[in-house]
Amino acid sequence: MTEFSLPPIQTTARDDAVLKALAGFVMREKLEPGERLPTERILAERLKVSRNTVREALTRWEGLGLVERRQGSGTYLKAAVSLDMLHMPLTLAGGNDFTGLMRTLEIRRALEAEAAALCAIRADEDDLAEIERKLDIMEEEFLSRAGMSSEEDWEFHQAIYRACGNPLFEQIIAAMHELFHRFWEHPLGVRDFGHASFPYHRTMFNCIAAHDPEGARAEALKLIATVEDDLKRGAANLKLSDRK
Amino acid sequence: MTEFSLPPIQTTARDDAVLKALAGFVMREKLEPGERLPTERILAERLKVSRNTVREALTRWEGLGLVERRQGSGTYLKAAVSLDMLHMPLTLAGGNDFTGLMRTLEIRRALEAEAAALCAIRADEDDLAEIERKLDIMEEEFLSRAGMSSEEDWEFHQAIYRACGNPLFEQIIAAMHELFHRFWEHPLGVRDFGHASFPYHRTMFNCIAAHDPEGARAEALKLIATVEDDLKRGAANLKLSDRK
DNA sequence: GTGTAGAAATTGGTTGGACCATTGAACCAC
DNA sequence: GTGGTTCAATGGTCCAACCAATTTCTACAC
Repeated sequence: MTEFSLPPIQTTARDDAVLKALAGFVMREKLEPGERLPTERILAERLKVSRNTVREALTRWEGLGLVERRQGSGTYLKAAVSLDMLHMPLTLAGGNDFTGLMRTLEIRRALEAEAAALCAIRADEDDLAEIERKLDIMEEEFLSRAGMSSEEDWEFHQAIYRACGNPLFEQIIAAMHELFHRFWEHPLGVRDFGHASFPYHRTMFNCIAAHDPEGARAEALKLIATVEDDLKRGAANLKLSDRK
Repeated sequence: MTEFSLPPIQTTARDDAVLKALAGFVMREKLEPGERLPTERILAERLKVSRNTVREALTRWEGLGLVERRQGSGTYLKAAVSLDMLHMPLTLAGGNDFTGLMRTLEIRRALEAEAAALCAIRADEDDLAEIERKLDIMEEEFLSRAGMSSEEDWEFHQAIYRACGNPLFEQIIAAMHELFHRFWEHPLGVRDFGHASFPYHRTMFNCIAAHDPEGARAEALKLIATVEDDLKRGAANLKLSDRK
């Protein structure tokens, strides 16, 4: 057979066109997350399509987490929208809770280590100051409440991702973080979860501040390793309690 | 059409309930990717909801890539579906230039190395055979056409992600791959792009087959490094041609 | 004036029915 | 067999209502 390429033609693509028009509108109006966009009825009228078509398009955006609908109130932008976005829904199927948690951690281990190394290379003085500020807050919280505060801990890590010079790290790890916490409905009966990871936050920062990428990578790996250990401990507890 | 049972829906939050009922149906009937599911009209009738509601639910699944609709033909399952799936939409915005390409490569460097290492630990005989098969095809293509074939190359890498035991790797790296190729409209004037990466495919596979995770990681890093070099070379060319 | 309960308007959610566009299979002429 | 034609099935779009949650306005009591 002769090889030749013919891209499939696209005749009807109403709702896609609606989404593109909407994305253009959002950009023109400089709508930011939290703002309300026009009602479905108005959109249907302006775009000369039926309200049903508008709804199907908005349903797609809602599924992607770009938009939130509140009955009786309106449709609100949930994230920045631009025309050149790539949407890639991650689906993590099956397995028990423990497996899912470990899988998100495997991704995070790879990215966290790389982000820390890149950060050690690229962070400037301002970045370092911001990271250390978040670290101080976290440590204070830890010492005063005698336990890890996942909120302040997450702030610290995010500061690193932002300083590493590649916004993709923050976006992907944030997705992993959310996936992790969605699995995290049953705390697996682990007390002092994350406790062991505490000291590595400071050592990792020290390596970053010293512009030592390999050291930062090593400390990041140790940090994640303690979390994985906690998780395994929890899984073991769970199996034990299942037995009785 | 096979006989099936679907209980009617009960309260509000219809389309969510529709999806749950549909997921249950797919599991009961053991539908596999590629198979056709009932028509919208039949689903509406069985579930005692309007066809529009069924359509909104299916639109959500379509947005998640779980299902594909073909007008005049039907709605087909595109991926395995189970009740305990978690979906995490990942939307990536990129600058479409050299910087964007390098950013996708930074993510890929981190994940590719980790996936190779995990694969070296976990791959069984069948996985290894499949990977080597893809590798042979790629090498043959390379030698016969005297150049990298991005299609066969990608197949090889995907086989590794699948064998690493964590489906998130394949999904996230696929997103990076798509982002990369969306920027890749102008090949930056680099001839023999990817040529230098060729030998490392075999060496990486050898490490995986020998269950040597750190070796596999090292070879993966070398492989990505050659691609990054090609890219930098291309960027330099581009700047040069801009000058004149 | 102030506060609050209730009515009215607004807005997303759902329904049912209609028609269009595409597909695929059965059928037919050649 | 090849190439049309017909026709039923199916997803895509549209319309005009009505439902349910929310917000806004208004009238009334104090």
